[in-house]
Amino acid sequence: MANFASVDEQLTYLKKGTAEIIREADLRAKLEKSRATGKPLRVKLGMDPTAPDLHLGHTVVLRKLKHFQDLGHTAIFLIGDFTGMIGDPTGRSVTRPPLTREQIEQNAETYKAQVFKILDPQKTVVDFNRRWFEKFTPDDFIRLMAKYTVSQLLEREDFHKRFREEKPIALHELLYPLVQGYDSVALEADVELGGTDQKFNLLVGRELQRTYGQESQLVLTTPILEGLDGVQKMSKSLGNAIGIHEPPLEMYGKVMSISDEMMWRYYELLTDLQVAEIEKLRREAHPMQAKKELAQRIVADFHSTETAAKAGEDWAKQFQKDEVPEELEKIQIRVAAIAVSNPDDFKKPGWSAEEAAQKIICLPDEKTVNEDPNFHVARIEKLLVELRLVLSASEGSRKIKEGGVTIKGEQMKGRYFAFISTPAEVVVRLGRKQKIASIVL
RNA sequence: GCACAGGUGGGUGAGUGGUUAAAGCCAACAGACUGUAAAUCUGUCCCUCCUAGCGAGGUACGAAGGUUCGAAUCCUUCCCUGUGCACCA
Repeated sequence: MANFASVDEQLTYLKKGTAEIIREADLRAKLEKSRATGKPLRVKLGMDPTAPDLHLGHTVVLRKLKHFQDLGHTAIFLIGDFTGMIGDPTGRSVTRPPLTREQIEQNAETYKAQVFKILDPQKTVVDFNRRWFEKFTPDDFIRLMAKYTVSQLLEREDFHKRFREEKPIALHELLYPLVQGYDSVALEADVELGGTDQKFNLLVGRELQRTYGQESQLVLTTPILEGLDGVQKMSKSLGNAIGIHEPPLEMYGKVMSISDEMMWRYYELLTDLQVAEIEKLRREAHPMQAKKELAQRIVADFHSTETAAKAGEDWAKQFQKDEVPEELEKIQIRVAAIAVSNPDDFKKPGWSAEEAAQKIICLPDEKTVNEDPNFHVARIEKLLVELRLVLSASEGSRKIKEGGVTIKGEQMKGRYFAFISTPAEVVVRLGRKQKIASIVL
């Protein structure tokens, strides 16, 4: 097959951005053998379709698979459509409810599309572990279970912890590592990749292969990428993730919001820059400039260089020049949804023009309440809710009091109503989020 | 099945009849400061309504009832979790 690069070159390439290789000597040996026989290594990466969307954290290990692929080895992307129904208990020390088959199938489809933003579709083998587990009989399962012991499984830290703390551990969770390990047997994997949180499971694969009379796979783990907060691992449910499907501007903005310290880790794990190049940037570039470059690179990976550049411009407009970016989400809102119940109250009332001005902000121009014949008095909290900038009117009210709401560039502090001639378009801003409300009758 | 220990707001975790919408901490969100950040400081952090106030209602401490002027706190039943017991008798 391919002409493999020298073993040393391959090793250097593969070692970049890894957390641990078990064991490195064996990897060398496998690479040598593969080079001698011309037979590529079978490199397995399994992912459970437990969430519909991938984020940058997932791409760290995907990139590693890509690296093997680049070197001419066989990349096997295994979708755990069977294991997904178990739900890997990793992480949170709480039992996770298994997914339904429909959800899994749906997720699996989107996965396939998404991973090819990193992997070369031509060279990637995609497989599903339902292929072999579907045929598993109860007997087969018992036999598989017989190969491992409870105490071996309890070595896994989260199991151990839960056991010690008298927290529940469901049997299916305990079985998870075995099932995942068996995948390696079924695929006769030479190497299995995974995040460091997968180490235990990957090692079970080694053990199982041995008992099934195969040569044990190598295990190569990649670090777990921290999310936007820089502390916890990137995860959609923690709300600190950058999804690879996100629009360019959002993605760009999120990258820009990470700490300077994190930026270098992102450079290491999410770009193909050499270590030396990264070091050079770190020494010589202004942190903000370096971060912009990082954002540019990351966005370009999932969109295009041009859209990434555009996102950069828009981002600068919004956050550096305080202008309105070109592509803002626009949401149409009916007046009825946000209008105050009885607008006449504001017309006749006991309010003097001055009082009204205190309470009412006039949009889109400076007419006063009583002059405009067809005005609408809207509640800003409701507007925020309709724009999905907040979850409830109460929260909206708070944000207004905090001075976090800006409409048409004017801070809404202390003013509670918007006066609007319809139709109207106003830019509403809450913190770093900005949207256009298109208000119609 | 029996016995014992538990089940509090996004997460931890106080609170054992009365200013308790429920301490403290963490996370989150907004403001100030900045380089967009980070760090720091300030504020907020159940819902609805308004005249926007140390405002008025409504929900809330596994579930449903009950006792009380008043319950997260006491009683009853049920659900859930963990631990122990279980066989030979």
